[in-house]
Parts: sequence; structure tokens; C-alpha cells
Amino acid sequence: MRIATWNVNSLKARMERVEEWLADRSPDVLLMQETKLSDEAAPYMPFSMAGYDLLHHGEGRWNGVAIASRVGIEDVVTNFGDGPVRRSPGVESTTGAIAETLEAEASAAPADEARMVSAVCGGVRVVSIYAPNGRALDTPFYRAKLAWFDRLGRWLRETCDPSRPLAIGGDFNVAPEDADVYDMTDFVGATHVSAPERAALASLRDWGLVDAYRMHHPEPGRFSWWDYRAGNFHKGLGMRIDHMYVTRPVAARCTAAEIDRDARKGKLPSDHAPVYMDLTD
DNA sequence: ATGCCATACGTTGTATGA
Repeated sequence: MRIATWNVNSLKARMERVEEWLADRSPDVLLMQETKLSDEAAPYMPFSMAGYDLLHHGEGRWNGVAIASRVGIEDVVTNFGDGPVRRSPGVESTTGAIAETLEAEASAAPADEARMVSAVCGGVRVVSIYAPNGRALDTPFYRAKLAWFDRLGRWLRETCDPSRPLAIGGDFNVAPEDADVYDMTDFVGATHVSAPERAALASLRDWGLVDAYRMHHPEPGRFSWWDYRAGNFHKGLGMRIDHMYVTRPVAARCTAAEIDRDARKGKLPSDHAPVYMDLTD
């Protein structure tokens, strides 16, 4: 079984590239982030035509996570089971649109943004996550990012078992080691590399998760994201912030893990590359 | 090393990204 994760940076804008990638790489499960769609606007039909069921958890303009699977979708969890997410400002809602808009504009807390969806696919509980960016260290957005990782950790401890097959894939927005950025001197005082953010990922690993990519690739300078600007992709100036964290029963079945750098090339790419792993039956 | 910022919303700019 092949499980992949890809921050598509708008599923609407990326659908053609995603369809090509599904046909080319043939994943059984694709976790997606930053779909930037409401559930009503999610492209269920194109995925169905490609042989996949689509589970979408979105709010509209920002965020949005999804799972495409051709091995079933069962036992769905959205937003850690904390209830409905707010709509992006300006997005129509059936109830309380004005109140939700005012709340969204006033708040920096991502607790009710569409950043987590989970289901059991092919016997593995998969979790698609889009961690908050954090913007800058001295902002409420950064503190909210750390709080969001705390919520993820609490959800794992309370509802999951590290001895069971589980894979958390997504845009963690954290580079776990110095080897995961092109040059640490460019990241002094920046988010994505700070000690508290790295401690948050270490806490996930301590619970019982393994970085599937690092199992197979210890080498430095392997990135999953490159800024669109200044030709950074072509200069090799990236970060490894998209990860596949798996429990030990999955790690034991994991025969390969790759970053598909080719998917970052060409016309209208996402700024992220897909990360995928292969599991034996 | 395969190209030099993109997305949505909505209107000629603003917010967001990491």
C-alpha cells in the first residue's frame, strides 16, 4: 500500500496536476492540505472518476484538508472531534455567518480552523494535518501554533494507540533538524526551526511515532517545500516541513519513502512536493 | 538543473503563505 501526503496549495487550482500525479504514482491513499475549498465545492467527481473516494474537511478560502482513498474510508474524525470549523471571512454559511466572520477576523487562534481530518483506510488510521504557520516568534499566531500541536498530542494520547497502525501525514510547518533547511544562518530567529516547535515534534515521536522518510533517507538537504520567489527551487533553497510520521507497526512494514521532487517542476506547481511511503501487506 | 511568486476574493488592492 502506498500512502502519500501533499500540500496542494489550492485543490481547485491544482486539480489537473493532482490527477496527473494520481495516474503517475498510483497512491492508495493521498492526504492533502491547503485545499482552500468549502466541503460543498470539493471535487468529488474527478476523484471518483480516478477511482478514489474523497473525504474533505474545509472552511472555504483558507486551510482545508482532505483524504483521497481507493482502499476505503471509515471512522472519520474532523478537527480532533472538537466540532464544526468556522467559515473563512466572506464565505457564506447557513447559520451565524456574520458572527462567525467577526470572530474569525478578531481571533488568531487556529483551534477551529480546518487543519485536521482522519479516517481508517485499508486498515491504517491516517491523519491529514496542516499545522499553523506561526508567522513570527513574538506573535499570537506562533503561540497558537504551539497550542495546536498540544491539541494534536492530546488527541493522540486520548484516542489513539501507538501499538496500532497509524500514519500522520501533512504539512507540519516545522523543519525537525538543521539538516532539514538549506542554511541555518538564514533561519536565526525564524519560525519552523525554533526549539519549542522542534520539541513539539519530538513529543509526537516520544509518544510512538517515527519519521518514515528519515528511516530511509538520513542525508541532509532533502526538501519538500521551496518558496515560489527568486527561483529558490532551482537554487536548492528549501525546507523539509512535510512529513509522514508513523507508529511502529507501520514503520515495520515501510519498505520505501520518497519526496517526489519532480512534482515541484513544470507549469503551475504547488510550492510543496508530495511525500510518500510504501508498505508491505 | 529544467525556471525566476501564487492563491482567493473581487477589483485595479489585501491577506496569507513559510
